[in-house]
Amino acid sequence: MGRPPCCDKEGVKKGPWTPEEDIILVSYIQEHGPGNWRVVPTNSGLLRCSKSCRLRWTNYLRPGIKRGNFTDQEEKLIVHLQALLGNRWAAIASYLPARTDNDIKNHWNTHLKKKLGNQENAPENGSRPSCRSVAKGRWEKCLQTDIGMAKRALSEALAVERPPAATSYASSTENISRLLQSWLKPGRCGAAASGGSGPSESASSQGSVSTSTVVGPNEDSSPPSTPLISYLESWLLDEDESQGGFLEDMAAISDTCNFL
DNA sequence: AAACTGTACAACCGCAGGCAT
DNA sequence: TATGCCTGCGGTTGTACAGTT
Repeated sequence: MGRPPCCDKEGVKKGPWTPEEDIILVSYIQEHGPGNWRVVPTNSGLLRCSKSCRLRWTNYLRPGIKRGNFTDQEEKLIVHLQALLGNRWAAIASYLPARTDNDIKNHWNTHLKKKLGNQENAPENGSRPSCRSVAKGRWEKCLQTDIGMAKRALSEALAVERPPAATSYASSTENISRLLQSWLKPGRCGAAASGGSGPSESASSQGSVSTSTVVGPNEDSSPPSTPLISYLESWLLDEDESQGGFLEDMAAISDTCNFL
């Protein structure tokens, strides 16, 4: 038997999501919870593929998402983690629970990469600089373990704090409500009517809805405590951010991880 | 005021890994 | 063990909007 159609081209809508579709999706997930995305389009009546539904939920509608206005601290953390982990946006996002990997990736590509490009002439090819690859295997193991710990801690924390679906996803309803308010604002109705790009937080709508707006239960959630995070926290508090200290930083992580 | 250019971000695509059978 | 399906991830693209000429 062949794989059932998922993202086949027939009968599947593409492009920007409409408020109506968002509402349908959120309503469905409020009732059934996220997961089993394969049946979501069928059961909800959305003319979208399962991947599109999952993406929309995880990157946009999911409660607890903080969007726009990256703080200096967040940017520093992203830059540092990117240097450590490379373009593993999901891993990086695990250290910023309120941010999605897509958001971080976009922010990196549009802001941070340029910033770094201006600040330093170090090679930037999306992977670790050669000087850091000496002990790559070690760091890989250490960091991957740490990421695993972070993910577990995060999921446990969320599991503990997550009330029954109705309460949990109410914040998602708030998301939709705010989105709709934004769409209904003068000057944005056209975009909403045409599908537009949704409540895009481009410069025109900065500060309107989701800019730096945390909607959900994770408003003040902090990253799970792991050796790497402890290190990163201390690093962020450290005023000396010179690149020359990178090897010392590496040694610090290594010590923290008890790897050597 | 209009045209052009650059920026930001949502969404899509394809691949890989994990899991169930 | 092999196969098929589902989910997650990273790269890339399309488009709306802002700024500039």
